[in-house]
Amino acid sequence: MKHPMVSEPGMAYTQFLSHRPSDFSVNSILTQPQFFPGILPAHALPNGAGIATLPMFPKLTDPHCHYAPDLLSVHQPGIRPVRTLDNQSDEDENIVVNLETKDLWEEFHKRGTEMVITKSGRRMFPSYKVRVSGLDKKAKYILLMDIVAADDCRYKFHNSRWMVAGKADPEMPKRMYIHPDSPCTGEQWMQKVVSFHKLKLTNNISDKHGFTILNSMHKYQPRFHIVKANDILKLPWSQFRTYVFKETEFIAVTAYQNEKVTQLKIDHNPFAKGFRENGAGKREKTRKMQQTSLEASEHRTQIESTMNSCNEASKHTDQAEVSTSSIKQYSEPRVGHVREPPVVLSPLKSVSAEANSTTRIEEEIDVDVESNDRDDEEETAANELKLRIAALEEAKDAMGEKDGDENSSADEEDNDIFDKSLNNSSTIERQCNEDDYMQLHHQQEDNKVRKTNSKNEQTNYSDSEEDEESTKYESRNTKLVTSLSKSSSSSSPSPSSSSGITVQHPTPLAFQPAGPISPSHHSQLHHLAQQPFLFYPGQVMPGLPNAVQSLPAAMLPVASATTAHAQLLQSPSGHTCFVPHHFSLNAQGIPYSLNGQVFAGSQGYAVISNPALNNAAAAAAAASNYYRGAILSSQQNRARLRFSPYPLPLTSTTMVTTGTPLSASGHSSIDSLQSSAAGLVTIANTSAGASLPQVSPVRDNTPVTTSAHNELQSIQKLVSGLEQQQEKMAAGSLTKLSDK
DNA sequence: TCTCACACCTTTGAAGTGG
DNA sequence: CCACTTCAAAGGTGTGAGA
Repeated sequence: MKHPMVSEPGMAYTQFLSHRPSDFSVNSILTQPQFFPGILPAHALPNGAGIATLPMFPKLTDPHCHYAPDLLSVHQPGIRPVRTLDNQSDEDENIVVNLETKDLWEEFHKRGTEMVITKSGRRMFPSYKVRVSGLDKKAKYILLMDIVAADDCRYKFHNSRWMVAGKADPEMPKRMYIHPDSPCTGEQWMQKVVSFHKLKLTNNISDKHGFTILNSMHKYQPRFHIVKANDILKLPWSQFRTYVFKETEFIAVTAYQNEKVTQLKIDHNPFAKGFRENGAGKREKTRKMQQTSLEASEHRTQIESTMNSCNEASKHTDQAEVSTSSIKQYSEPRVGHVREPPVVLSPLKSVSAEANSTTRIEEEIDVDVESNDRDDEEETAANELKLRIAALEEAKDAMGEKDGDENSSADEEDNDIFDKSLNNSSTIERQCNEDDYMQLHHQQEDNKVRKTNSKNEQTNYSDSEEDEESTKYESRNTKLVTSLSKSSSSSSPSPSSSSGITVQHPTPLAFQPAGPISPSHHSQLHHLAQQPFLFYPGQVMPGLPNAVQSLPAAMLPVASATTAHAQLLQSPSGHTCFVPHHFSLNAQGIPYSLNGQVFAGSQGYAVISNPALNNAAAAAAAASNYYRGAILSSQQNRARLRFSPYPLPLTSTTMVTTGTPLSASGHSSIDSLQSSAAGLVTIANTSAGASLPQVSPVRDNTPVTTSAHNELQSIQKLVSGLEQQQEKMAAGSLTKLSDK
């Protein structure tokens, strides 16, 4: 299976090359040692810690740090996948990821999506949902998501727009959210929409729930990863195919800044229904008012043409056609929904109400709506509806226009008709003057948005757990959408546009990995994964049961459902982290971390914390930011195929050892991994500025030059607050270990 | 800019009911 | 037993006051 957009795999890369930084060099990337955090030897860890706190690393803003977006499966220490852009595997090409809630995301993105983060954690809305295809049906995959800084800036909301307000604050600890169903077969993944709606965001750096920690007023980019692995234990040695949807970019806030975003969320998030028009008592009214507006927009076309005719004086046209259309537009929705307020406000009413939002009109609408909510008035309502239809037909006959042109008299006729039907002529009657016309025009735009919203609501809650909600929403909005799609073809979107994302958007976000791996690669990975880990037993913090009991109750069921065992690890910063068994331990009870990130399960339990690796994430994010224009904007996002979601190429060749290259036979060397891990420890010691003895136990060939030392020291000076503290703690822990 | 209590809402699951 | 309904608790929202 090949997605149309990936039929030319080389295109995106070509585009990337055309946008790459002037000093970008493929060769330099390939030859530079790459730092892959995460696999640390146990002896490098503080007591009880899953991973050492490493110092800060150069950010991508560092001119020496370049990120090769299409060469991400670079030099994993000890694993050197043979991979070129010309050697892509068919399997990779087949994988297609579509953002399921694309329309909604785009709607938010237009306004500068804001995501509220709270201390207790907030879900993302819109939620992150993808549909994956092209997976190997029988193979098992782990699906993950993380959120990385989109740039290195802090933002402020000024003059109704987001502006850069300086340099970004130090990044929060990076955590990765593993989809609770992982690992799962490709077939199972492809059967459903993969939803990450349970992922929660927080600004609480001490969060122990495993929520994703973000900085307020910073821009972030969610990322989706697919890892072919049948065991989470193998994640560290597995390739990450990473997908980035630009429209999911957002700014984290503790309080909404942009009213439009707020309103959009209220309009779409079922949990915020209470804020739609003053709460429950008014919801029905709101809905009806919205319908009013929609119908007004339906009629707007007629009025528009009428206005045109006004200026041209009366011309004999085939008014019958127009009027018939008019009748249809007004009658159809109502005939089928007698319970709807029969008065449902003529467009004119809406016009006037919308013009200045006059209290008077709105009050009358309220009266109408509320009064017609009563069941005993249904019949009256229906009758009134018939009267209106008849009146419209009379109006049609009365209009002597043709070719769809209506004159002012026709307009006035309409006014009268609707006023008549509403019995509100004295208050609602309006001349269809130019002002009204302009207001109508504006309202038409609003209604288009509403239509989109309705559509999005249907789409957004169309999957799995939210199907019911979808149904409810759909039932509420079907009338609106249907009436719109049936009428005013000139102003309504194309039929496909109201049929949901998948129909409207074949979603050309087809992805393919940036490159292949060697055919033997996966087996190599598995081979590696089966090797004993590099950690020493006994590193897991004892006394886990008690700690587990102290976890929030909500976490336990999920934890138990997801993992047979759970343990807690003490993070270097003193955080107690809930560690699902299969995340933290191998058969020997050895803890490990995947690339220094914290992994979170269904409820977001933290696994391992490694705040020091924030910059790696930042680097990746920043990098993704700079090449985004080359790749993302091309609508041909390519999967980033690599081992680590946060590869951090360092130009300083002394930073890390790349370990022993993979042997020709494909067997990787444990020593090489150890070597790389040793390199990490070296970095930790070096850049922490502590004169710690090198902890690397395996190889002494890890070169740490003075220049690198100084570089890191200078970088470290930039690190502030908590990170410094964490580093000190880590350094202290490392010192202890070293002393041992 | 952030935190918190609050009202309002949806979701969830247990309990009850009837076939 | 199963399907369905009812109900209460839990949890997800934005708001607005106060820090």
